[in-house]
Amino acid sequence: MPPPVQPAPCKHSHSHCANVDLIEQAVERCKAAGLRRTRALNDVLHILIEAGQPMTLADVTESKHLHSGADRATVYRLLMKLEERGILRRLGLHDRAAYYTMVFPGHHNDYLICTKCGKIQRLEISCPVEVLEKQIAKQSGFTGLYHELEFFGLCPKCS
Amino acid sequence: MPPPVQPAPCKHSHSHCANVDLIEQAVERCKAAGLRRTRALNDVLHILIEAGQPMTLADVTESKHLHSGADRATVYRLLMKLEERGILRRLGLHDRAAYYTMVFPGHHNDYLICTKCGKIQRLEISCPVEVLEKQIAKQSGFTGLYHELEFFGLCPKCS
DNA sequence: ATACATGCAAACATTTTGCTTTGGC
DNA sequence: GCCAAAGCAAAATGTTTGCATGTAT
Repeated sequence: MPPPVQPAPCKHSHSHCANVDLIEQAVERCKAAGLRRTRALNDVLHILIEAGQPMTLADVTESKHLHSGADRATVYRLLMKLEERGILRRLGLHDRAAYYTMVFPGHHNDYLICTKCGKIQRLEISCPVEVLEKQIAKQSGFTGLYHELEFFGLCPKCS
Repeated sequence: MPPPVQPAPCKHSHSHCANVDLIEQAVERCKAAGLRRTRALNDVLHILIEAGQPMTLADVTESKHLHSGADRATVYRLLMKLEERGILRRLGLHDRAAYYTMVFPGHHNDYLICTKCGKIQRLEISCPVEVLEKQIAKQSGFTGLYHELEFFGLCPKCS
């Protein structure tokens, strides 16, 4: 029963969109990673960035901003490639479907999620886990460490 | 490719198992919640508690400790009921399958997960998020708040 | 005796792949 | 022109449900 993610304010993939800078940065990283500049890739980046929220494969595929009309399999493969290249990250947010969200160096997001209606809210907090993370990296020998922190509960409406 | 979760040391659902106290406590809570004391329920509790780790539906169903030989659907329904009653919790650990883990009042676990081989390791840390949680509960109006904290990266073998 | 629990089989939802065609470089 | 990307359709995986039967209380 999770509600559809809010559509992004962006309408035409042009400079009057919000987050132009972020989009440019992402496109740049894709190019550097050897991806071809296709319409579908462009759309997916736009959609995820403008949404500013984790989205499922279905969310992206059905977004009205997917002007290329790219196929589910195409979007899926794009998401995979972007994940492999560290441009986005897959999150396990309890829904049956996987969620994807953009990764920008130096940025980190935590979420507050209603276990009943599935609403996902980004938290504006300074996460106290960073320190811990370095410590764990050292002790465990894991590399490329990052973390996910989610709070679950019933939102006011569902309470 | 996540490896099968390690089987528990418990062999016969009796007092020489480790964690007898925890099992008793869980059984008690189930009874209080109005669940019938069936063989399948008993097995599921044992398996999850002795494993001391999150397990998938398949892990539980295929466990050699599922002496009752209960069906996938049965185990599934048990897990649902236990979740609804707060006796266990479903975790989103990035695998396609959902993970389930026992909940004991006053206990909290964080995990370290290899994004390549899927190995799940419980962390023995004092989680710095508790304070934050109370703060968020107050600000957001959410009730029944709890959190999940996971660290992801490549384990030494996969690095 | 009654209501809840189980088993089996089938329906679903979502992800993932194979193969041919298209299009970026 | 060559190889990556896209499109279409089907397979794979994991979850969930319907219904007849068994069993705890």
